[in-house]
Amino acid sequence: MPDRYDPKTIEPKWQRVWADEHTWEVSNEPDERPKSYVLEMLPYPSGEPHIGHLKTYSVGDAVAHFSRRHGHRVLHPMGYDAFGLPAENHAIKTGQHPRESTEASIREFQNQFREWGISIDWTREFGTHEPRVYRWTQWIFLRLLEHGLAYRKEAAVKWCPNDATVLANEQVIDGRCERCGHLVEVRQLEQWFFRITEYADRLLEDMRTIEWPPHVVTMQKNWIGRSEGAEVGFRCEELGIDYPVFTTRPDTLFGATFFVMAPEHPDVFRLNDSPEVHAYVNSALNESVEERGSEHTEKTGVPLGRTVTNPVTGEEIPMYVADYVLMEYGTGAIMAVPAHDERDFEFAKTFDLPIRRVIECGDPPCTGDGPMVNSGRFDGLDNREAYDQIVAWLESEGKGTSSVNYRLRDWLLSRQRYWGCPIPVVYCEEHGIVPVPDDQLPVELPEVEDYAPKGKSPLATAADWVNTTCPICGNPARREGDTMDTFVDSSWYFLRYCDPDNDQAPFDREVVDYWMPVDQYIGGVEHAILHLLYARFFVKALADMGYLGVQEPFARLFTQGMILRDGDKMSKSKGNVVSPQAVIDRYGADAARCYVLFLGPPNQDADWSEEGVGGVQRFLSRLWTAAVQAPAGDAEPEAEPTDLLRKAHWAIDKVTRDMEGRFAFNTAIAAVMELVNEIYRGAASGAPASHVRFAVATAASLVFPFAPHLGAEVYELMTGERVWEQPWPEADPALLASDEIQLVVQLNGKLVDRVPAPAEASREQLEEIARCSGKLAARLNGKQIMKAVVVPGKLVNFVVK
RNA sequence: GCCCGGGUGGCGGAAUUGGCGAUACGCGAUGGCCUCAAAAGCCAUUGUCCCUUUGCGGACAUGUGGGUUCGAGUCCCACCCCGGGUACCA
Repeated sequence: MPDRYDPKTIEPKWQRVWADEHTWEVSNEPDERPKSYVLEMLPYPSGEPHIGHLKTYSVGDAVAHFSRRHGHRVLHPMGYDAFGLPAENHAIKTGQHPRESTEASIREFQNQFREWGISIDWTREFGTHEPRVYRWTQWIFLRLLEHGLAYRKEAAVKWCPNDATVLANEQVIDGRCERCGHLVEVRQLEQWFFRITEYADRLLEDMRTIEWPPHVVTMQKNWIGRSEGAEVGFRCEELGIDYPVFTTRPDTLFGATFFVMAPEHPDVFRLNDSPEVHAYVNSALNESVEERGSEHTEKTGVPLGRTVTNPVTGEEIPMYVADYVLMEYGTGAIMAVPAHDERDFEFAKTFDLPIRRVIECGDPPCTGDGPMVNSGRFDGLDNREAYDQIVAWLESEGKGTSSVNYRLRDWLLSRQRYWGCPIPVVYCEEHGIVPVPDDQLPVELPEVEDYAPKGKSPLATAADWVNTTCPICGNPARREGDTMDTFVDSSWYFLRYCDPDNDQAPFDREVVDYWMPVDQYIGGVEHAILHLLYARFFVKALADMGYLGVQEPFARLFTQGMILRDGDKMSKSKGNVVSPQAVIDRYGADAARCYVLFLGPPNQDADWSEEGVGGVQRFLSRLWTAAVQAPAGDAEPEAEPTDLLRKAHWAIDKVTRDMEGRFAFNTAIAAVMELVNEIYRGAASGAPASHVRFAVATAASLVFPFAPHLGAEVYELMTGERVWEQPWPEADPALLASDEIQLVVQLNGKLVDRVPAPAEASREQLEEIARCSGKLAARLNGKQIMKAVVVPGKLVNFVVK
């Protein structure tokens, strides 16, 4: 036995045992144990893992181990989100096939995850770029197409001129491309969409059934953005057309003094074909998203010289075209109520339009509640009551209906890119869009010469591949040249893990119904909206088609914080990246894993500092030394309880409570540190050998989920057993409570003394004991005690004048 | 602007339902032991201030100002600062 803690010998030793014995593999045959599916978010393999991965998998692995030792059958798989832009950009630069660079990264990830000692069932591993996997991504696409949930339409799309590709709304940050930072333009293109909006209400509703951090739920709710209101028709008599508008404030209808259309509205030129209108619309459409978004205060627009009729007042009100109205939301036209809407107010001031208040709620523009005014027969009513009555009246007159709108848009999945999953349809002159038959899947990616996008997908340049025949008529046809958004891959990968080798179907329903839902999902909060929303949509859609039986993929979610360096995100450009490999080489995987958890509450961001790792390594080393130096004997404690024995039971209780749902790994590790400190004190003060050995074994057992190699080593040394085969320890309640407490004596809420008292003493006894405190008497100075507040088991507080 | 988080020692953080000296645990710092010496290790001290009692002494401390309470880091009101999400969504 070496006399120094040496992770370099311990860690490979146990990794070999776990690999040779297939320790973490689970079959799909249920047994009497309850199942538990623990999953960390699919990593994107680029270069080598970074410190954030270390944190994610350290959290996930701790949960997986904790769960196993509570008798659960744990599915804990791993795979790779292998399609995507970075590999393709690398290919454009270097000519290296994205598959090669991606698979090289995957090998690096595999090696490191093994060196970290993460307990993964490697038999279920896959990359989303493998044809045996994306075959089923395509299959799912075809099912969505069959059910009308995938469709194609021409749409104004966000276009990044630098990446030469379409971006989803969510890939546009402040009007710039999320990946390259280039200003985004608008283009009209035929694109594939998933009809996620059809599920908006269920996505909203079912959040009640899952245990997610409240702020993530809020973010998704805001993203879906459900608003209730009414659709009201405004008639343009000159053209004889009813223009519907959506409003959340039908109670302000009497205050609508003008009407505004979005520049993209198809009827703008029909209403007014003048050069000024054309000029305005053109300039609005050519503005970048950023320019248009930035003009919050300065409202622009052009009058259309037409009027519509306000359906409640019968007034003719003027029509405008203005860029503050968005075509994508509601009907692309609004009724403007300047007295009760800030934007309309700004516009009215700029164009000198009448502002008529209809609710007494303060100075215009005000959006609060109050009694109605200037609203005919509704005057004097509370505006909330008027709301319902006005909607009812509109409905009875056929002038409007109550209506719901969402901020959520359909999911644009087309990407003009090479390194993605091909969309499995062909275009035939006679039959239009024709799905590729299931038995011809996968539509494999062709080899191409040049990966650079040129306004269309690089796939479109692979003539042999693009030119095919129609599956229906056999005539020449063209393949779809776009690939899918990589969020499609990550929307179902967790289902494939359940049944990864199935070559008849993406997964077997029975198997998926056994493992799903994921009991604990772990990942970065940056995926709070998109990935999590898309995956929820896929599961609901697949469930509706009968392919699986759950409505929600992730029953519980934990979002971990980032690891920062000097308060900044780590990034290559800042040159402040900490490589997990370097830390592990120096301190060992156990120390690195413990440290990222010990840094602070794992759901919060934490600042990295190298010094701290040494402290955690010292703790592990002290545990190892305590084991090596432990006196010979049995680990089953007998004889009278000692402080050391009590401390061991205290630590069991503390670690267990910290881990159960609280994810307070930092305080759990601190508790084991306290136990180790007590072992040193106990050994010095001559605690019995059995207590020392029990305490060391307990520390090893408790630290195992965080530092599995050392935990296994020390536990074996103390007991000859394998710690992962042992149930999680249970604290003996008799050793948690002591018969005597230190009773706190307070005077007007301030502590004056602490006196020993029996734990079971009654209120009266406690008060009496406290009264006898000498220090209390000294402080009382003969003052009168007015009242005594007794908190049993804790304190007595005397109140004096 | 709106919606979430969060402000506690020199630093990361703890205090789980208002109740046992707030500051566990770790880092850093200081002193000691070991050593020819160093490293490592071990042990101890470490919120700030005050003192003709250096003491099992006192006062003050959880962003700021008020409040509720016998008692507030924890609850309420107002404000300041930091981080995240979102933004002409009618």
